[in-house]
Amino acid sequence: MRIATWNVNSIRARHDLVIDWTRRQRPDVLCLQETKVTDEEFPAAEFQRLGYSVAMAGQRSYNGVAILSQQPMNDICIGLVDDASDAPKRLIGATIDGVRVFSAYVPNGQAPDTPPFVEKLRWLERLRALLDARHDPGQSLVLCGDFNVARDERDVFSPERFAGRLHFTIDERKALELVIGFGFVDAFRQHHADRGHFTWWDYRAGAFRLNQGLRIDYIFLTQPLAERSTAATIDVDARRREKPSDHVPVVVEL
DNA sequence: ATGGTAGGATTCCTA
Repeated sequence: MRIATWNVNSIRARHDLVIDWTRRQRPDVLCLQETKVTDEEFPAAEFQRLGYSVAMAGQRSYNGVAILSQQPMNDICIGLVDDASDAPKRLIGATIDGVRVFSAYVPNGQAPDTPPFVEKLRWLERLRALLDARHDPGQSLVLCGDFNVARDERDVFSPERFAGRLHFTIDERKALELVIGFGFVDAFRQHHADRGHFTWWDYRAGAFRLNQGLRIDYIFLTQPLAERSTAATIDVDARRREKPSDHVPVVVEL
């Protein structure tokens, strides 16, 4: 089973790139973030023609998550526990062949110690609460997406320059570890221990050319699935294509 | 030295 996650930064702007990537890679499951379209505007029919079922939670202009699956999806669930009806669309879950899969888009947080930053920390705490309330670490669970937090020094291009900056503050890293502490294994780190593997590069200042990136997109697996994990990759080539997203796909083989 | 680019909204917000 091959599972991928990708923040596409608008499915409208990335339509051809994502369709082409899906045709070539044929993942069993593809989790998307920042689709930036309502469900009516999502190109569901095109993915269905490629053999995928579509579960989506979209909104106008911002956010938006989806799961595409070659196998049928059951128990589709949108949002956190006690989300307001107008809460940003940042989380969708579905059960696929006995595996519970989540596609998550964690709030960016804007800048340390602003109200959006506090919301980001709260959102991660509420994600842990959802896991505690509805799931068990002994279950087969995949939590993947854009977490907007780099875990440790290996995951930022310059730990010195990034100390205390958004995506790498102690508070954000603690909040992410709280989620992982539910009972997850970082699939990419099972197979790659060295520094300098990134999933996001700023569009500005030639960041990709200089490889000034961050690893902020993850696939987290509970132990039963971690034991089945044979490979994990970051598809950096997706950033070399025309009109790329600022994020690239992360893929795990189970 | 605090810039720069991109997407999607409408002369600004989010990332």
